[in-house]
This record gives sequence, C-alpha cells and structure tokens, in this order.
Amino acid sequence: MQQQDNFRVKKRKDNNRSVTIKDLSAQLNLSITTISRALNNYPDVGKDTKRRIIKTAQELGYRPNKNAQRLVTKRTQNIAWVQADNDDKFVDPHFVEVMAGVLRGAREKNYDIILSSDTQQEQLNIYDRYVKDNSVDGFIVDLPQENDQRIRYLLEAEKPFIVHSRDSLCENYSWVDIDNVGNFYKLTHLFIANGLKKIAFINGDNKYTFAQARQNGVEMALRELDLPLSTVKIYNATHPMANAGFQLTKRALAEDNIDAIIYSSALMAVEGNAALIRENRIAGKNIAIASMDDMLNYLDLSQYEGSFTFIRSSLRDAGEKLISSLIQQCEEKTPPLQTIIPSYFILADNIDGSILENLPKLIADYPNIIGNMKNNAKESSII
Amino acid sequence: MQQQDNFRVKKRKDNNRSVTIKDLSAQLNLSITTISRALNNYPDVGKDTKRRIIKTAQELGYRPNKNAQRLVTKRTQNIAWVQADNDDKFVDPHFVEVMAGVLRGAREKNYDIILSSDTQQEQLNIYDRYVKDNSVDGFIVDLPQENDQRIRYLLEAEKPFIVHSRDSLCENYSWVDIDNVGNFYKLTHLFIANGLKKIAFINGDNKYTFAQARQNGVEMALRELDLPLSTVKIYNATHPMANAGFQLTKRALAEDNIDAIIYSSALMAVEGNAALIRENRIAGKNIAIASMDDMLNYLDLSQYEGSFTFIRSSLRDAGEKLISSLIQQCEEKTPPLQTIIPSYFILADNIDGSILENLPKLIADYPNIIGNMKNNAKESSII
DNA sequence: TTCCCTAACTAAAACGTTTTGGAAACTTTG
DNA sequence: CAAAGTTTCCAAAACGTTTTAGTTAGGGAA
Repeated sequence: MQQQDNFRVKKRKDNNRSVTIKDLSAQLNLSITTISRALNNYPDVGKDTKRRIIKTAQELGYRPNKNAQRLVTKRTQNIAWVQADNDDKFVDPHFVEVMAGVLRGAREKNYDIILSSDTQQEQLNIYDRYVKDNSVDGFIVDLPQENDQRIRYLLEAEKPFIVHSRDSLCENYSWVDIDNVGNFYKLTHLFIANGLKKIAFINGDNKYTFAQARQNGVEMALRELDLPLSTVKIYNATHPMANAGFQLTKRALAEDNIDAIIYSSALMAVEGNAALIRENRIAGKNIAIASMDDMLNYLDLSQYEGSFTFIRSSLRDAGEKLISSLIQQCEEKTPPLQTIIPSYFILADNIDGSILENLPKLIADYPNIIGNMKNNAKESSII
Repeated sequence: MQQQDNFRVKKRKDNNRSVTIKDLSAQLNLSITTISRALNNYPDVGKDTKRRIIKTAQELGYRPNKNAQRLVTKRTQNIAWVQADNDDKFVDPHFVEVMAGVLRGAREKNYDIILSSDTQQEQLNIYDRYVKDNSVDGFIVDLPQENDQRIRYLLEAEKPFIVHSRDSLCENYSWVDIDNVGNFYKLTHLFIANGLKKIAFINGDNKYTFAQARQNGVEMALRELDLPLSTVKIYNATHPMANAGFQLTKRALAEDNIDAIIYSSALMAVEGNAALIRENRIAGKNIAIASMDDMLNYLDLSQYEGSFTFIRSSLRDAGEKLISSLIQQCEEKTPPLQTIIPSYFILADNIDGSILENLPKLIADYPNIIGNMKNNAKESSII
C-alpha cells in the first residue's frame, strides 16, 4: 500500500489531474472513509487525525469532486434561473439588479446559479431537463403570468422553487414580492387628495401579474373614493421598456388633458420626461409625476428627486431574499416562505403626504386581487 | 433478473426517483452497455434494437444523470462566468446585452452558464474552486484590466477561456472585442475634419483596457494631425455609469469652452443630454455629440439619431461569438480564436463623413497600443 | 467441414465521492 | 479482571453513467 501511495503522489502533476481523496488517503495512510468523515465534520474522527487531514488537504489543494459528490448525495447546490427570450428583444434590465442580490446570496451559501434562456414554449423543456437529469436543486421563477405553467409544472414535480412576484393563487408556494396593490392604492389616494383630476397610468405589460396588481390597486382606490375608473387612464407597455416611456407619454398628453402621470418603471419615467419637456410640461410645476423606483444602480434619479414622487423598493434585497429562502427550502423541508419587500414613498416637493397616514385600513379579503393586505399594512412604510 | 426488473419499474413512481439506465435495461432485457451505446450513437448496436431503445427511453422520460456523466467523462458542459462585485454598486447594465447573446449560444450547444459574483480579490478563489472541483469546462472573462490576474491564472491552469475585450498582450488567448482603437481614432479624425476645436471625451474607468484603447485611438489621431493632446480633454467615469454622464458633462461644460463631447457609453450620453439641455446646449445645433452605442435594447436611441453621432456595435453578437468560440475550444483543441465584432458609424445630420473614407491606412505595429490594426482595417465598416 | 470475419451484444471496471455497518483499541465500571 | 461502553478507525457498497475488453452467433470462404 505504502508504495502505491508514493507512486500516486508523484504522479499527481501529470496531465493536470486533480487531487483526489485517494491521494490524501495514500499520503496520510488513512482510509478514504476517515478522510471523508473528517472533512465533513463527522464526530467520529480523532482530533489530531482531523487536524492532520485538514492540513494536508489544504497543502495539496484538495477540492472534492463536485460531480462525484452530487452523484452520491443527490444534492447539487445548483439553482436554475431560466429567462424568457421570446423575440429578439429579451431581458428586462431590472433583471441585473435582482441578479446582483441573487448572486450575493448564493455566494454566501456556496450555491451556484445556472442561468439559461429560451422562448416561453420551450422553457418548460428546460425545466423538465433540469429536473430529470439531476442538475439543479431548485428554481427561481421570474415575472409570473396568471395561472403560470412553470408554477404548475414545479408544483407537480415537487421540486423546490420560489417566484419573484406572485399570482392570485399564491397560497401553495414560496414567493418574494412587493406590495403592488397597496402601493398603487396609496399612490392613487395621494394624488387624488392632492387635487389631481385626470391621471395617466403608464403600466407594464398587462399579461404579467405585477402589472395587474398595480392596476388593481389603482382601481381599488378609485372605487373607494367613488370616482369613475376613467379618472385614471391606463396605458400598457406591451413590450416593457423599449421606448414605451417616450411614446406612451406622447400619446397620453395628446389624448387627454391630464395633470398627472404614474409610471410603472423609472426607466419609462425618465424616457417620458424627455417627451414632457418637449411639450413644456415640467414635472412638479405643471404636471405631477410619480414612478416606481426599483433602485437601478445604473440609473441615477437624484436629479429628479423633489419633482418626482417615487415608490422606492430594492430589487437587490428581493434577489437576496429569493435565493436565501429558496436555499432554505432546498435544505430543510419548510412550508412555503412568502415575503413582502418593503417599499418607501419619496414625495415630490409639491405633494402633501399627510393623507397616507390617514388612509383607511387595508383589509384582508379581496379574493380575486393579488396581494395580501394583512402583510401590506404592517410591512409597507413611508419616509 | 426479470423479476427484479418488474419490481423496479413498478417502484419507479415512489419518491419521485428518476428513471435510470438500469430501468431501461430491465424493461428492455438488454445490457446497460448496449443502452448507453445506443443512446450515444455508437455503431455497434443493431438498427431495431436502437430504435426500441430510443422509443422506450422517450416513453419513460429517461434523461441520463448529468452528474454521473460528468464524473466519468470529465466534461461538464458548463461554462463559468464570474462577475465583479466590488462595492455595493455592481453590475454594468451592458452585461444584460452580452448575456442575452451568451445564453442563446449556450442553449444551441446544450451548454449551461454558471454565473457567480465576488469581489476582485476573491474572484480568483472562485476560479480555483471551479477548476479543482471539476464543475466547469471553461471560463468567460469580462472587462479585463492590464496584466489581468484572471488571465494569468487561467493560462497557468491550462483551462479553456475567452476574454470579452483584451489586454495589450493579447497573443496567447482567445478574445472577442471591437476595434476600440480604430473606432475612436476615426471618430477623432471625423470631428476634427468637421471643424471642431475643443472636445471633451467622457470615457469609462481607465483601469479597464477598453477605456485605455479608446483613449489611445483618440491620441493616435491627434498625433497624426499634429494637434496638442489637450485638444481632447479626457474625463474618466471611475464608477462606470452611475450618474457620471450627468456630472461629468456639467464639469466639462464648466471647465472649457467645448464644442463637442464624445461619450464612451450611450447611457452616459443620455444622462449627459439632460445636463446639456439645462445649459441650452442642443446636440447637433450648438454642440456636437458622439457616443458609443452598444445597442442596449432597453435604451431607445431613435429620438437622438440625427443629432447624435453613434459608433454602433452589437454586444449581443459579441456574446454569441464569445460562447461559440469558447465551446469550440473546449471540445477540440484549437489555437486561440480572436474575433473583432464589426462597428458602424451612424452620423449626425450636420457631420460630414467623407473624411472616413480617406483616412490614412491604419498600420500594424503600435507595440504598446491595444488593438491589432490589421484586423481593424478589414473588419470595421461604415454605413 | 473448418476457419475467419463481422455484427451485435455484454460483464466488469472505472470515475470520486458518501454512507453503511461494523471492528479494534482503549476506558470505564462493577 | 471481566463486561460494557466509547472512541477511533475502516472495508465495501452505492450513486448512474461511460468505457474497456471482450464474447457469442451467424455467414462466407477455403
């Protein structure tokens, strides 16, 4: 045995072969079992032995072969994140922010993120492949639509997953979301209370539940105030972002005599501002502007603060929460984890926010409306 | 044996166990070897048998266990992409565009992308881990700096990799880049020939080689024209993007009596335009503006065309080329693959581009300058 | 008939771990 | 001193593939 050991150690440099547990075993004259158990912190290995093992493992640069580990443990420490790539546009730039959070959380827990993309029809095949070929432990699901097929698939397959945003049947699974209903409910109240009469709401693509929820929030407020739904005219950016902010703002200005615009994304708000300037509409002067602000690090909004009202929430925090909840769910069987990421209102100088504090309590049961009002009330706060 | 088979097949549903090659073997009364060889297109399996095997494999939804495959073949079909996450900012939004291309190319070849992030110091540890624990076949390296430690590490480790952009010692490895030197050389010539006297160049962070190359191109043109380097005043956005466009434009306007600005990124150009408007400087009227345009799908530039000059190049194409070259390199031992992605000039209405056609031939040997002029001359074209 | 060749198949080893089910040596207890 | 624990170690099986090194059966040539 000992001879073989030395032979092995000498051969180690050949052909860039990795150091294996066998090499350690040879070097240390210990069984493979003992080494494995030492490195995995089992209690049944002597203190000195353990120290010795760890020391030479480091010296030789030993790293357990992940694929062997994964084969036997059936756990991969990989999380899949499949992006939609329908047309040649692809990729919401908000994705970058979420990703930053996800990657950070993954790193902490020693997980890796497997990223891929495909058309909506093909996405399920990717899911299926990942499930069946054992390459991931769980999934991150993005931008759900109502009755989303990915959610159905994963529930059926009993694979751990977590959804960023949620649909209206959000009972059985984990998600991370903001309080879209409550935020836009409050915002509508706020604008109406400040005397605004005719509002354009430039929302995202209505096929996504986040956009539906925002619309629901707006309409809930209007109903509560006994105002016609037409008080807020809704525009949907069917392809999110690309130029929609500019074009839809132009349309909104042309079609009605509006005194306020609400944007569903800061990217659209900034684009739209260019259109406003051309029409001599100045935010905070002769028109009120509000926007969701997802804190995109590459889009500096400080020049707009004071004249824009923002609902601010951190996508990065959402990303970190997504991955940490998902990993928890992969490692221990937990009930679904559902989190609301807090949002804050940053008010334009000419907007009086006192109304927000006196808003009627948002109560629990709007059966067909996305958003659990109980959570909202306590989590969402105002600066 | 046969009894066991049936037992196995019946048990398949239990506990969500995946279908294995053994199940197929049992079901079909064939050896594991034959099944493996049939599915991998070996010639030594009968036609009928092969058909039968493929049929039942599909019926049972068999997918070879990736981790077992990876263990024995020592090939993972995984590519690592490690992002820098230094401070709490992180993530160049240009990344999204490149990613779209990379993911698309990966999907085509059935590869997966493993994405992770860490601080610059820690990144090498991630590389080292991936190499030693056998979890990837190759690496994508982003935003290199001069004498980049990641490149040195990977050359040393003899792992396949490809760099987006390049350093000045770009001989030994694969990269995909645009002709930064040539583009900014031409642009400078163009502006000077159009009578512009004092230019601000708002460049990226100078620690990256792409920014250095762009500066080199500008200075090469000035030297050729016997103009002082101060003709173009260079500003570096030390943290790329975030608000730099706005702030640096304000500074540039305050510090000199400039008649032109060159932006290294469209994001900065758009931000900067807001600052220009405040000073009553109108692009194409009383100031000339040029910008690199990486075709960010979420940033619509059509409203600026005509008054801005753009150097346009597709990051998505770069992404696709990156991954396809890298995979090729992983699968066959090839010499380094080096690609220049073409760039096109889109001229502002008031800019005369005829100068570009008569530019002195860019010739080969600028030893300390990034960019191989031979490639540039033939690949870079003009619309 | 015998020998060789080819086509079609297979048993067993290997990949590098973890896990199972002990065994040996040493300590404590009565 | 024997019995009963404890501590520390280990051989072998298992994970699910691919690959190596064949074997078997059948057909054709001599």
